[in-house]
Amino acid sequence: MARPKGTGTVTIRAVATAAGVSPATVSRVLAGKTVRPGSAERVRAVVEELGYRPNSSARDLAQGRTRTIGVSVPDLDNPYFTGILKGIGREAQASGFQLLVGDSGISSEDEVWRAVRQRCDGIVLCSPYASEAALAKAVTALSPVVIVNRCAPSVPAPQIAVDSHSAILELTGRLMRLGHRRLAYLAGPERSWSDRERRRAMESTRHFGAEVTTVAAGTGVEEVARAVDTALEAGATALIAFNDLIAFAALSRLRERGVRVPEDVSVTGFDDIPYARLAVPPLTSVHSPQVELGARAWHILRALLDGEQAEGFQTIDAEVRLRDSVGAPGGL
Amino acid sequence: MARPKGTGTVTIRAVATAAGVSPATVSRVLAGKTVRPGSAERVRAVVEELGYRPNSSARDLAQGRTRTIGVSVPDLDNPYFTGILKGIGREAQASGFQLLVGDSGISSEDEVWRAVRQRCDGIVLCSPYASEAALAKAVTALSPVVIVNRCAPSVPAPQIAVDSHSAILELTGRLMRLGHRRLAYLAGPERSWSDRERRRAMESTRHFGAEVTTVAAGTGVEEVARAVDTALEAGATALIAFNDLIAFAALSRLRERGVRVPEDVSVTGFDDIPYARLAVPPLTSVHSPQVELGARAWHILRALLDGEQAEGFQTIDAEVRLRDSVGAPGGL
DNA sequence: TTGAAAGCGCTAACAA
DNA sequence: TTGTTAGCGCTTTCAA
Repeated sequence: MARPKGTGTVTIRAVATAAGVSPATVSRVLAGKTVRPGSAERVRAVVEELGYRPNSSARDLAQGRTRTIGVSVPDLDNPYFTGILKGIGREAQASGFQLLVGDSGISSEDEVWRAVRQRCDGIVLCSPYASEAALAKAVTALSPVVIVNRCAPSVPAPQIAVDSHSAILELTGRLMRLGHRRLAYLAGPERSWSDRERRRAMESTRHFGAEVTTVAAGTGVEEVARAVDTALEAGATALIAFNDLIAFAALSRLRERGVRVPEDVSVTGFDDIPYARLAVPPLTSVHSPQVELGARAWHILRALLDGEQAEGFQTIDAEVRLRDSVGAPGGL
Repeated sequence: MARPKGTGTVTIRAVATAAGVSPATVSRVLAGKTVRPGSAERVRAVVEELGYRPNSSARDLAQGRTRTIGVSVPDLDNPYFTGILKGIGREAQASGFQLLVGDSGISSEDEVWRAVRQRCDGIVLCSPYASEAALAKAVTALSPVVIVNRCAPSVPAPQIAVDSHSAILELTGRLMRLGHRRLAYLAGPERSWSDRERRRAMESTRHFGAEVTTVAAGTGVEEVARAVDTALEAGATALIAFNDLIAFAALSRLRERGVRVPEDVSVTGFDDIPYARLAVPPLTSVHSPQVELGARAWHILRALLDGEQAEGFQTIDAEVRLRDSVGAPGGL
């Protein structure tokens, strides 16, 4: 005798009685299994009439699964993560799964993971800031789990991320073919895996004769302004920003200082948000397929749920979108 | 004998046995009720040791509630809606509730509503495009429900929305005090309640001597360009865009045509997305408190869940953020 | 303070 | 094809 028992709750039993069949038959009708056509009709009519709404907790309990998957993101209001969410949601909904989301920017990440995982069959972790150790520790208790947007070799779970390393190399390669030698990287949040990847790629350009200055620019417009100033002092002719937001702030600072883009300095972003092409000048950026990333993550998780093995690290290609914020140095 | 019964499932019964107490006692420990300190410790130790994870379906079934709320949005990748999501999530998580989200842009809206509602205690509907009739029809079956971002008087559910009407009046009032008389409204999706509100507000400015041209601009960059052209032909000196994205596209078109902002034409947006202040020139916009809106929606829903009455329509104020994209007509 | 026991609403094996 | 029945794992009353 557990629950306050809303007197009005219409159960499968009530439907059965009203339709003159057993609960099992109602369950079969609802599950689309074959029953005598007559009963099926009657059951459906009664369901409609009584406004019967199946209780998912009961169903989940009986079936031992929830048909729900969880996603944990660091910030529900960041377009980067919601793109991923969109992709996961699209595929999951299409397969009849529901989406439970947790914003790990609000409570402790570990708690969010546990809470979310509790009510679903598996979870996608989008966790660029967590330490690899923390991730490794948590993952077994959360399994099945897919990790998105970072590569953490010591973590026993399939992982998928955008290949920002290659994208940066492509971008800087183009800049250097245009004649740029002094590059500055306007870095993002330093705890982020993506930032580390991009930073590493920037370092590699030294092998091809580039001089690279890396300046922190991850904490807001003011820091970006300072970073731009530092980069200019170092003689940089091309600013490679961690993401589009930083690039926008950089454009804004350059304008303030009367530095022309791209004649004096070239600027690039990353993510290719919708506003990138509307910037002044239109911003060269790397189109990062978040939605696709989310979709792929779902399919990996789905495979896991179906008992298939899945491991290792996959990448997904990003595409450089060249626009007017990039030109030859010295306006040549 | 329902389920495949994962042989390894650690149940509350297993914990009880291992700790030498009854399942009831374990349940009490987990619920934070008073038990003998000794047992409590032992139970907690065993929970840890066995890696016990409570089964929420079972708990939900026994308690007749899920501690989960649903949210349906038209597009998971639209910052406007994710802002609302963020607000709901923040408050819900703080109260120990989970967030189940449905993207109604993917499957049929009605199906998404039902599916989401099925696994939670109540739902927030963000549904600017649904007809009021469809909303009214669905709402009783979904109750408790809160409707966000529109006012639908015939729908028996509490509603909360941003007061865009007043915001537009404030905005146009300022423009007119600067000397503008010919205004053009670059309209958004015409099925959207917000757009209708803003359109209506624009109409009202006629009472104060404005001439208003309304042009559709809701379907992409090309349409915005055409809308801008139309507005200029009509002699408009101020373009009031439905949202920032349209405003950006308008700025871009004006630049193409060599029209100076704000000397020749003033431009305003709506929503005040982060990039608004980074635009060239910085975009005057209306700061629309989505997160706050979401938070308020949660509190209304929470009240409903607690059995309190809640009805009617509330609004939340938006704030005009004046920036350089607005000036006196003719550059005076 | 504790345990036994009775469900919560549903599904699925089994027998008819 | 159908109904009976036994759970799924948890909570909570009730009696001890």
